Amino acid sequence: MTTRISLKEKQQKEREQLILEYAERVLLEKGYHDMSMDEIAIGVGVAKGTLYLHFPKKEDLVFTIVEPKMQSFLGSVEEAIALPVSPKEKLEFLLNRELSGAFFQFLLTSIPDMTTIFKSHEAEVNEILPKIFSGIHEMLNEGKREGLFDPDLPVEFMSSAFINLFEPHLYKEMVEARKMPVEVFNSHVSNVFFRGIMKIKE
Amino acid sequence: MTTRISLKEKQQKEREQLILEYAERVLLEKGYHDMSMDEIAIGVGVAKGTLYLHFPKKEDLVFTIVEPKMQSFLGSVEEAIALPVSPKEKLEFLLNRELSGAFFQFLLTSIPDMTTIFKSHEAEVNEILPKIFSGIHEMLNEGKREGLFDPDLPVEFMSSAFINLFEPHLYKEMVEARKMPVEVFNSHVSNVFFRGIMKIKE
Amino acid sequence: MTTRISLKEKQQKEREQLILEYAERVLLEKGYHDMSMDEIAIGVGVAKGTLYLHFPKKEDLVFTIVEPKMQSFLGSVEEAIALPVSPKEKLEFLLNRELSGAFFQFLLTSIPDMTTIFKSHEAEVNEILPKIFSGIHEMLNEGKREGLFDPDLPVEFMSSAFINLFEPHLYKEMVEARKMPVEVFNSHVSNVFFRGIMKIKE
Amino acid sequence: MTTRISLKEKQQKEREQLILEYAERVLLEKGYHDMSMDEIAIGVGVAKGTLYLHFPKKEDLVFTIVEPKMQSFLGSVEEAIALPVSPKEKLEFLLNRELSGAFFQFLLTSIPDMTTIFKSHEAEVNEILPKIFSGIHEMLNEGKREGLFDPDLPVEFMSSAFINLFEPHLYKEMVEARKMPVEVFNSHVSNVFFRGIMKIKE
DNA sequence: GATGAATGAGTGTTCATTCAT
DNA sequence: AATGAATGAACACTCATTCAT
Repeated sequence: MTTRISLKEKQQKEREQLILEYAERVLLEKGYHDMSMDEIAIGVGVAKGTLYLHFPKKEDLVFTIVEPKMQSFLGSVEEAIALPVSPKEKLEFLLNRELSGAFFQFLLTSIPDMTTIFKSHEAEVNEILPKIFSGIHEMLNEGKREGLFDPDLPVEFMSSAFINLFEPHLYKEMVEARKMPVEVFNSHVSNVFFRGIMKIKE
Repeated sequence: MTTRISLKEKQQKEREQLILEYAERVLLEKGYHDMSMDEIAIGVGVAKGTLYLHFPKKEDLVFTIVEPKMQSFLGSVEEAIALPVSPKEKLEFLLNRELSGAFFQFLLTSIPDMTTIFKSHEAEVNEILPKIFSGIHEMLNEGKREGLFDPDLPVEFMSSAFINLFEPHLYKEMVEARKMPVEVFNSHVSNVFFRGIMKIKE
Repeated sequence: MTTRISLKEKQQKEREQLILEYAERVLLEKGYHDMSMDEIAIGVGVAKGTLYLHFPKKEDLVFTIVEPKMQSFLGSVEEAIALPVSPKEKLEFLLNRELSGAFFQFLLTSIPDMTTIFKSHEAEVNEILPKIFSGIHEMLNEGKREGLFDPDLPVEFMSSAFINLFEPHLYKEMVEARKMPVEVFNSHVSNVFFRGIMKIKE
Repeated sequence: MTTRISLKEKQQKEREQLILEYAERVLLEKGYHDMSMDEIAIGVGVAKGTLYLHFPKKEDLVFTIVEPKMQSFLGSVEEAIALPVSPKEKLEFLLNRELSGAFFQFLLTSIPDMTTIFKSHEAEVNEILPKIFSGIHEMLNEGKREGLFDPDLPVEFMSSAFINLFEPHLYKEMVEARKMPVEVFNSHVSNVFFRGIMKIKE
């Protein structure tokens, strides 16, 4: 009995996963507006109603895709902060950890849309995003205080540059298409960033 | 007669300009999908049909807004290349010239949408964008050859970082909201970029 | 064995009763269209499928609620007719008996909906309603013959007025909200009706 | 030019009228929920979008049908009050005037639905309906004061009986199907009502 | 028998596009 | 050329009904 139930539940979870995976792909390809619920339903091979069984609104489906990415990013930020290493190494850790899951950039570049889309999830979004930024700023300021980072460069410039490193197109091109090893990719990205914000030693 | 025609033509051009200006504003505010042709028509004060006299498709209207931005960016790239200065100065010139007209970034951040939108203008887009990138790569490679830029950093990383500097959110926040002087803004951006890709002097 | 079966049957009946009671409440509150099968299932605490075990269609569930009300009304009509009293007293008996169980009026006021809803139960409806009316007409005609009721007033006017007395809003307002005693309510209603159709004595 | 415009406008008005007429018929036949916008569009012979050109919401279409009936009824109430005749004659005037436009009853019997439907028109509804009732009550109370109407019968019973006289089924049956002259119909209805609420002369 | 996940036809509504005037 | 009423395909979403377990 328990088995049967957990089987059903497993199938349900799997189906939900299928929907989410397909929807994520379409979302990245076409963007929020051009992703239709019909398309997802057909693509996954379920009825439209089934989609709505799992996700009451299109918004909710998309938010379910996007929210864990934000959470995971925030988690990494917090892990990084807690690391007993230098601010630079913290940020490097964060870069290495999150660069491949580059979906996060999608979020940030799509923020104009996202705010409209996530009206109903405003609270959650406004809970997570500021934490991410203040976490990054914390590390950057720590680095400034320690004389590692350029004290004249506002942290906003630094964090903006940092966030913009999570650019999925470059990742796709270099790692996926041109088969550049991830470590090499990461070290290049890291170099671009740190040599930029490092205080120049005289 | 010629005069009357050219008068009419002038009026037409003016009207077209009015449409484009209004549409650009709405486009930036609301994004492609939430900008409706009705809204433009009402806002400009013409009939919806008139819009379609000038632009056969919504896509075309938007492309007409976006295309000159790309062209102008390409023009700046070519100007920069032709400048009798160092590659670094060429890129600085390009940054200063285009950073404020940050519309170009709109394109890039909206790429998820844009690719779907500009299916019918694929040819033109594929005409301009590669030229832009190869122009930038040309300057970067020149800098590499001259020993100015890190020879180990693929130009794609450099250009990606460069392009991502055209981030309108930061500009809005710092220059428009916090009243940072444009020159200061530009120098920060420039610093972030160049100290990053510059070869470290031993 | 018989016992167990009848136990099961009893449980089934009870469950059916539960469904009907809950559905009737919702039906009266929200009307046919805004009463959803989901809501009923959740409210009663059974699975949606179970509803369909008892009632193959939503229509059938509703008809099962409504039909006994019609039958009971018809029963009262027949009882009234059989009473060894004057036609007026027969109708008074009917009024007093059915006024409070004013559900019958629901039927009549919802006729716009009902006719569409009960397409599949047309036969049964057309079995009962005409009997009700002809019963009432019988009493009215009897009264006419006996010189009690206005001979010039077609019975259709009389029965229409009679039926329209079963108006649940007034009942709710006066008895439920303003705590008017039911007997007083009934006597007012009765007065309105009879003084209207009574032959004026010269 | 003026002619052409007024021609267009006339056509528009005519089309709107066509929509309203068709919709009213369907509304009466099927009720609010079973009247679909598709059906109306097809029935009238226009595209669905055209419906929405005239009426932004289904609610609005229905309200446009219903509102003038309420207004006209209210108008008649006010006219009746202003008449320099006895309260009885005022009410008779009202009956004669409005009985044929029996759509008003639809309103009242459908009030359960209507309140939900007309959320967005609540203000207007709550503007008109209470005025209608207080107008009728005014006449009834006047009659009571003058010793014409039963002082023991609450006006609510009287007005409820009055309103319920506007029963379209009886009208259809007698006047439309059985070709009873309207005047005869009206006088019967009037009799049913007044002999009922008249104070019995001792 | 009981379940509730799955279904899919149907709904109201939007909006880019067309075309008679 | 300019208009804006008309179009209809497309969309997100609902819900009575079914059926595998």
